[in-house]
Amino acid sequence: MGVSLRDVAARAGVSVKTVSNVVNGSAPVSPHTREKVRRALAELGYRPNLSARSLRRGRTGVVALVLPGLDDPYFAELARLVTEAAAEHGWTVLIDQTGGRADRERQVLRGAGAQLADGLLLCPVTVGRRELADRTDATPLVLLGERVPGGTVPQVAVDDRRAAYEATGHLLSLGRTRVGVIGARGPRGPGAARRRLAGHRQALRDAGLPQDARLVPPTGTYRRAEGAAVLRRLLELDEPPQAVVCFDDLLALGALRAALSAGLRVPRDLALAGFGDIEDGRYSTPTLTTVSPDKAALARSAVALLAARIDGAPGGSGDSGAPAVVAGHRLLVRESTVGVAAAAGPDPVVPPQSSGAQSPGAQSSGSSTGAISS
Amino acid sequence: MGVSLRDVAARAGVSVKTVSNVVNGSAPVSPHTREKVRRALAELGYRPNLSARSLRRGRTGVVALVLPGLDDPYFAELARLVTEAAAEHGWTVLIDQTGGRADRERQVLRGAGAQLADGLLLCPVTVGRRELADRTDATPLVLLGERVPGGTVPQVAVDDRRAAYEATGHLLSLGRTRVGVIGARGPRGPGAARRRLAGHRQALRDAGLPQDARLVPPTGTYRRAEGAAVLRRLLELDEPPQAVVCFDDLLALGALRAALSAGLRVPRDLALAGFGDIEDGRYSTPTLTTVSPDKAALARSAVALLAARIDGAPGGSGDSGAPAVVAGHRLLVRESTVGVAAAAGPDPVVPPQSSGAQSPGAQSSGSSTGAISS
DNA sequence: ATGAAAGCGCTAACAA
DNA sequence: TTGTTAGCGCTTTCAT
Repeated sequence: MGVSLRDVAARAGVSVKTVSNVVNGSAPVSPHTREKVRRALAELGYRPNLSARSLRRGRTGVVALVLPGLDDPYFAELARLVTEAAAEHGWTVLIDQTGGRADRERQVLRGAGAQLADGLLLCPVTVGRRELADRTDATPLVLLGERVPGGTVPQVAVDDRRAAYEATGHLLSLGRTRVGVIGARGPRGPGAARRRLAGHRQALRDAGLPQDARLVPPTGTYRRAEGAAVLRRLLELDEPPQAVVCFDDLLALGALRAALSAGLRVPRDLALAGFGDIEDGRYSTPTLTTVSPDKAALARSAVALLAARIDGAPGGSGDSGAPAVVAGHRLLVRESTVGVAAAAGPDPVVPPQSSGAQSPGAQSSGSSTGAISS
Repeated sequence: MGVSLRDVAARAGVSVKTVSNVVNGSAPVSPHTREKVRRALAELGYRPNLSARSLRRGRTGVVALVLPGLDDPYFAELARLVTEAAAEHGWTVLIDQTGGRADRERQVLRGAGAQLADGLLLCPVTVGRRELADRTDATPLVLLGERVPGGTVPQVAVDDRRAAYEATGHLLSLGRTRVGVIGARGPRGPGAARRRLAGHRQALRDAGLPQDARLVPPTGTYRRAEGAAVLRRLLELDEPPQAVVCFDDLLALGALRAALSAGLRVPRDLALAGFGDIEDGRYSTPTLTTVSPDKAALARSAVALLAARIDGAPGGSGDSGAPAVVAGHRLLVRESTVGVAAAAGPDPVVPPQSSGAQSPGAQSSGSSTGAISS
């Protein structure tokens, strides 16, 4: 094996404990001794054995981030932000890709496999209230991007209902009365799609418009191909929609491609809005109007909640159940709904932040730091 | 803590060793005893403590994949494929994002931080021959996507030079004589960009065309914004290029957006080709002509090489140095170079595989399983 | 086929 | 301030 504390201790002529103290700063060491130890450490190229340390401390310093897949840029970005936030707590993040499969998600909840993580951050696609209640594994868990009522599990998410309400409201404000939906009943949390749909319907009701089930076709996975396929189906209706709100940017980008291929002009013939604010949508032609969740806040809050749980602290608001953080979001109005003139500043390729601020139609809601409620 | 082998042994009325044998199948156990142990295991909900196991075995079962960032869809996809390939070896993959920073990459080579991984898969952006030679850490290492001559480190990559030769050759075959390059001197391995540039130049030479340094502006990071910025610079030339080959799909997609924003028609006024075959390029408008590396082969080969290294096997071809695998690639000809008619089949949104096969101009080279040479 | 005991490298408790 | 010792949970000799 490698160099152990004993080897270093022997070399420096001190005890193992002293070397450990130097390495961890766990107890004061005299300058002279410390220098000796430092030298021995360097000469032998000592590196702590994580397994031994973890075994002793009862903690691995690793947290697992469980998500559908990194192929979705939304989750890739989230993964980066979570990793950064976790690093500030001294944690390493292990990414576990479920592919959106229910059995894999349940496996994770059961704590299947071995015990490598001190805590779990789960972006659920299939599991809901029941599975969470049945959970026996004691590993601290935080839900990311999903809300499960009952206050049993700490969770962080945006206000999906309100966000969808704003997105549909924006499309209605453009004078489009037939607004389709792509992504209903899809993944990204059993509840998220449902809440977005509720927000969409509320917007129609508030505008005094009728609901048309044909405009809300069921959608499977949140991938570009699916968005394209569902849009083509919508275009075959007797009265096709004048606008479509997609519950995910990938769906929207797939739909955009299908619309353009069908010879439609976007937004003139069809306005399109998405969810997620992935970078692709800032460079597509036309650029994509989208709901931009405060991903940094999502990541930070999720890690903070998990930290509280792991450290055994109450976790936020007393002991009245698990805390639920609502991260902020903004509607970024871009070319796919208002055309090129309104969305672009001097530079046609607009950075993410300035786009929403410059656009007259931009609405924002929620706070970027996240509001806590339990 | 949790349930240990001792607890299970006590419950089942057997020794610790016997339980261990049942869990690992490391020695034959009588059917009767096994059943008893099985029951105790289930009743107590035993889960092996990875730290203890690792400490004892001297292996963690974790390999680290070090890459610039998951924000790049190319690396996100590679990460997924590597994770899948590693799972077949019973390994868990830890993803380490360097942000393309040199210090972070060097840190990884030094084995800084603690020793959590049995092996390292590195997609280098900055480190080259020297840093690899100076390396003292004994953790097995495999380079992914980069070639470093000298045969000291096992490596897997595509034939970048040839791929670039084909890409430029394709543009030349369309009658474009002024071909720009975006991505020269950029990251993604100090050598990869250089080799691609060499291939590009070779294609020009073989066509009897002059080199023009102004058509090869220096490029920093491989991001969309950079591609857009560099393309705008190219358009300001007295004689702007009629075609541009980008050494990364993100650069190409940024360039595409900038070209369209500038009022150019693509490919009529400007033909564009990329590298990497990320999904975005299959749904952009126009779809993106690109070099498609056999990513699955890259991932599989890299993991296999690492496995060989970790298991102490020679690693491939005798003991004449470290093996170097060349993964295959194909040039996928799409709308951004040949227009809409030639690239599309009956369905305007073409799946990744059929696109290249259907297109008359598609060329392929290399094998998908990868050729080994040392 | 099963059991007893040693020890992987580290840290926490106690002693000096 | 520094040293000694025990033990985290597991696998692995060596016995039986």
